[in-house]
Amino acid sequence: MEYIKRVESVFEIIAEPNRRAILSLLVSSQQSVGEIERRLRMPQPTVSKHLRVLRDAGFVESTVDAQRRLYRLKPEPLQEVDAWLAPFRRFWSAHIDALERHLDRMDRTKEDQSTPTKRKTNKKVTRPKLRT
Amino acid sequence: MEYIKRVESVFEIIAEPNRRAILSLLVSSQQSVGEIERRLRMPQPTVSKHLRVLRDAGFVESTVDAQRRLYRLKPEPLQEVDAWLAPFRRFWSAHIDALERHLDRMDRTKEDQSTPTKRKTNKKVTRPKLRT
DNA sequence: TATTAATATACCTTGACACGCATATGCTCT
DNA sequence: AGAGCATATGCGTGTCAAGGTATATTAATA
Repeated sequence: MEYIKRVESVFEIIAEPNRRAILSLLVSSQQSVGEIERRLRMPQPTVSKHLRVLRDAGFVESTVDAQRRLYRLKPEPLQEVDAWLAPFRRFWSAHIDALERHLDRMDRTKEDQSTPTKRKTNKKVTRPKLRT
Repeated sequence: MEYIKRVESVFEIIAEPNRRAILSLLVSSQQSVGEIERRLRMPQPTVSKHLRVLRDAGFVESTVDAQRRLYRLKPEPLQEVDAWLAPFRRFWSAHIDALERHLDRMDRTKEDQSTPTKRKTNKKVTRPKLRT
């Protein structure tokens, strides 16, 4: 028996790679614990523990089939993620043109975090102490 | 100077609530560190550290403006999340199909398109987004 | 009832990371 | 150069979650 059920956000839940793998596996059809165990090649206690977390968070539900439990997906939590993403979708669709120009330039440069922006030698607008 | 850059998945990045808050703040427009600090009421080192993580992961980029750094969103990582979500979207649209057909008549779901932090019970039916 | 299969849970250890605080770095203006 | 603002980073600490191993629970079957 658990004492307190930590309320993890849906984002923390899907941050775990094994849990995402389980969810992806369940998207096609329901699976028993043993099937998940074999397909993802992870130890059974690990599977059970992640399923427990997923179930507590509402990502999955289970039904009993003899000694097995069949787990299947529930849509709501991932829809929540989807909903959080909505404003960003609007953002990037609004910036498609600029994005394309960006992609042209950066390609796959791993970022210039170590080079302290040589291009800033050209000082931009000197701003007065903007009190916002 | 950092030694090895742990490759955190985009999901681990957005698992952190403060980082999600920063991203949501940036979706409207670019912001300086100080602005983020004030708007989200978190200590400056915290903001900088999260921005560092976000920048390393490609969620944001910055430009120099005098002593300030202006941070703005980059779309790719969140698009990656969006892409991961795609199979599940198909799943749940298949599941709510019947319900959706019912509700389609009153199709008045054009409400809170502009309220970003509406993380309540966002139980609204996400439209199928049928593959074009 | 004993046995085996399937799944769940307890305990322990380890490592990641978020935070607070202090300090360093960098830029601007006088 | 020096003061002051804006931002970044280093370090120490506490928390929490994931994995491993062993064990408990529940169901089916002999």
